[in-house]
Amino acid sequence: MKRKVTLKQIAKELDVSISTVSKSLKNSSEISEDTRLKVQAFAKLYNYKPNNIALSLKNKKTKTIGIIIPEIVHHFFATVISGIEQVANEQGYNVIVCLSDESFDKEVINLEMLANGSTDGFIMSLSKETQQKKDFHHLQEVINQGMPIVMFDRVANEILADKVIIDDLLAAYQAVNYLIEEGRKKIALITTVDYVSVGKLRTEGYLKALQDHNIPIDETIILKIEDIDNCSDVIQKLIVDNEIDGIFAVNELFAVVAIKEALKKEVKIPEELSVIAFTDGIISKFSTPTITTVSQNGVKMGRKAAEMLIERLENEDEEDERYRTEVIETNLISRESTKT
Amino acid sequence: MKRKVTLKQIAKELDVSISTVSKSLKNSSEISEDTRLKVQAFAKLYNYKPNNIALSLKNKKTKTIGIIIPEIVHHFFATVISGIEQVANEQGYNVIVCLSDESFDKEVINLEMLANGSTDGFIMSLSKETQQKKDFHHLQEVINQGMPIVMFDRVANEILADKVIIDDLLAAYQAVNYLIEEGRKKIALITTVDYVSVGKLRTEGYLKALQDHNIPIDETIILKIEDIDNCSDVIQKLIVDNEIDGIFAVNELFAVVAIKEALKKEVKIPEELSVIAFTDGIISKFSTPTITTVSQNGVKMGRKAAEMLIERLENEDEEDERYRTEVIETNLISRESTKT
DNA sequence: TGGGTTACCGAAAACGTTTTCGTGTTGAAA
DNA sequence: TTTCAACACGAAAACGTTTTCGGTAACCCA
Repeated sequence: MKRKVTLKQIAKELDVSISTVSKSLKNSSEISEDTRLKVQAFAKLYNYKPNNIALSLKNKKTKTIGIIIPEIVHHFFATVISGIEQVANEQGYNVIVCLSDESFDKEVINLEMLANGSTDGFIMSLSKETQQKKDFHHLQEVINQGMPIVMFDRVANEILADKVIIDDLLAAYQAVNYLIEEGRKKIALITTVDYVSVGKLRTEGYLKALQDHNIPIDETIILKIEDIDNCSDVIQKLIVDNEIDGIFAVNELFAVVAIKEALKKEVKIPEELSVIAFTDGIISKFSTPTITTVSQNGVKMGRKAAEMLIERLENEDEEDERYRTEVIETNLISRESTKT
Repeated sequence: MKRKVTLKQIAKELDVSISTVSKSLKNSSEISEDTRLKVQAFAKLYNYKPNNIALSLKNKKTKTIGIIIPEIVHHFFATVISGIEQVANEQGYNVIVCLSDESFDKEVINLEMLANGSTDGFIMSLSKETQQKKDFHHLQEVINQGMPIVMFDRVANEILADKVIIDDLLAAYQAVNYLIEEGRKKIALITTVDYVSVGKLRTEGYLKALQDHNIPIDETIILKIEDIDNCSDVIQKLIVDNEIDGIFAVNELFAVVAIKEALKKEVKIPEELSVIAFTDGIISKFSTPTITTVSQNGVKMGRKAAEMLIERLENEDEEDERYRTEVIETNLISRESTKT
C-alpha cells in the first residue's frame, strides 16, 4: 500500500526544495527546463495530486457547497440536488448533503457544523419546524460570517439572501382556474398545515381563483392535512360527504390518494371528478389515471440556485448587497385526471 | 460582518500564547483556572468554533464519507443515501455526494477528486458503463492508497472490498416461485441488458425457478430492455403476442408500464395476469392496481454500508484484510397485482 | 542554601500547500 | 577587474490547529 505522495517526499527524493517542486509542477518559468521536466516526470510516475485539504486551508476556499434539505427520499428534493450537482460539477465544486429531517435542531447543527470551514456557502430549503418556529438566527449568523446562502422553495422572507422559488400563488391560481374553466363548480382543496410557506401560498392562490370567479368559499371542502401517512380516511370522507367535482391538491400524494378513494366509491375520473396536483413527480406519471400537475422544475431550481451561489462565491470581493429572488416558471401538464 | 475568530486572534486579544488558548478550551489541567475561565469566556463570547479544515489537515481525517452513485433521482438510491446519512450523522460524519450519471469517466473523475484528501472513504454503486467496461482500476488505486471502499448493490467481484448486497438471485427465484405457486404457467421476464450485474443475477434467478419446476424456458417471452424511456411498445407486443399469465419485472418501472399496457388491452390483473416487480418504490405503492414487489431495503443497505465503512475508518491501525460481504434480506410485499 | 517538585505557560513542530523574497552563481558588458 | 542582470533555486511565512517539550518561577523539605 503506497500512501499518497507529497511535495515534501518528491523534494527529498530529487534532492531539491519543496518550492522547486511546487513551481515545477506549475510550469513556473523560474525553474530550468531540466529540473522542471525531471520533477514532472517523477510526479507523474508517483501519481502526485495536490492535497485538497491543504489547498483549502491555504486558499480559504473549499470549493464545496453545502446543501441542507428536509429529506432526500422525495422526488422534488432529489431533482433539485441533481440540478445543483450539475452546475457544481461544471464549475469544479463538490456538494455535501445534510438532511434536517424536518427538524429545527438538526438543521441548526448541520448548518453550524458545515459553517466551520467545510463549505464555502449553502443552498437550503427550510425544515417544517423551522418555518413553524420562525427562528432563523442560525441562518443570520452564518450570513453575518460572510458565507452566502441561497434558499429555495421553502424560504424565509425575514432573511436577506438570494432565493429561488416558484410563484406558488400564481401557479395554484392557474391550476384552480383550469378546473373552473373546465366547468367545475365545487372544487375542494387538499393542503398541508399553514406554517409550511408553500402550502400557505398555494392555499391563497386557490382562494383567489375562487373569489375572482365569484365562487363562494366553502370551508368544509378545504382539508388541511398534518399526518401524510394516514390521510386516506379523511380524504374519503371529503369526497363522499360533499358533492365535489374538482380537487386541487398541493402535492401528488394527496392527489393519488384522493383518486384511489374516489375510484373505490365508483366516482368517475375525470368525468365526475377532476383532479390537479402540485409538483410533477413520478406518481403522477404512472398513476391510473395519470394526473394533471403543476410541474415544478426541480432541476432548473437547483441549477439556478447553484449558479447564483457560485457567482457570489467567485465575486466575493464585490460584496453586492442586492439580493435577488429568482422565480422559476411552472407549467401545467395535462394528463388523464382532467378533461381538457 | 464579523469573520470567524481563530485561536491566534483570541491569543492576541488576551495576550497569551496560542497553545494556552488551545489548552484552555480543551480544559487542560496544565492551565490555571484563572486563565482557563478567562479564555473560555472570551471564546464563548466570540463564538469560537475550531476550523474543520485545519483539524482535517492536522488529524489526517476529514470525518467525511464520499458517496458515488449513478443517479439520485431514483427512489432506491435516495433511500440508500438516507440510510448512510443516518449513521454518518450519529457518528459525526458528513457525506459528500457525487453522481456518475452512469458514466465511467465521471465516476473516475469524482473518485479521484474526492480521493485527494476530501474524504476518508467511499460508499459507492457502480455506473452501468463501468460494469460494462469491467474496468475497475480507479477503485483499485484508491484502495491501494489506503482508503476503504464499501460497494453496494452494483458491486464488482473483481475488487476486494467490503460489500453490501441483496441476494438478487435468490430474491428473483422466490418471486418467480411465488408466481408459479399461484398457478401461473407462462411467466415472462422483463429485464435489463446483461452487463448490469443485478439484472443478470435476477435473470438467473428467474431461469433457475423455471428449471426447478420443469417449466421450459421460452426465449420469446424474455425481454431485455435497453432504453427505459421507450419500452411500452415492445412490452405491449410481449403481452399481446404471447398468452402469458405472469410477469416478473426487474424494476417497478417495467412493471407499471406492463400493467398499463395490459389494462389497455383489457387483460385483467391479477385474474388473467399476475405481476411482480423488483424494488419496492413509490410507484408500486400508488399504482392501480398496487404492485407486489420484492422489497430491497435501501435504508438498511445504506446504514449497513456506513457502519462497515466507519468501522474500518475507526480501526485503521488494525488493517484487517478480511473483507465482508453483507447480504441484506429482502421480502416479498403482496399487493393487488398478484392473487395470493 | 541547595535540590527537587509542582504549577503554569510558551515555543515550535507538524499537517501539505503556495508564494514572496532572498541569495548565490554565471555570463556579459563596461 | 568590476558591475550588473539574468537565471535557478531555496528559506520561510502563511493558512488554523494540536501536542510535545522546555522553561521559569514559586514552593517545600532537608
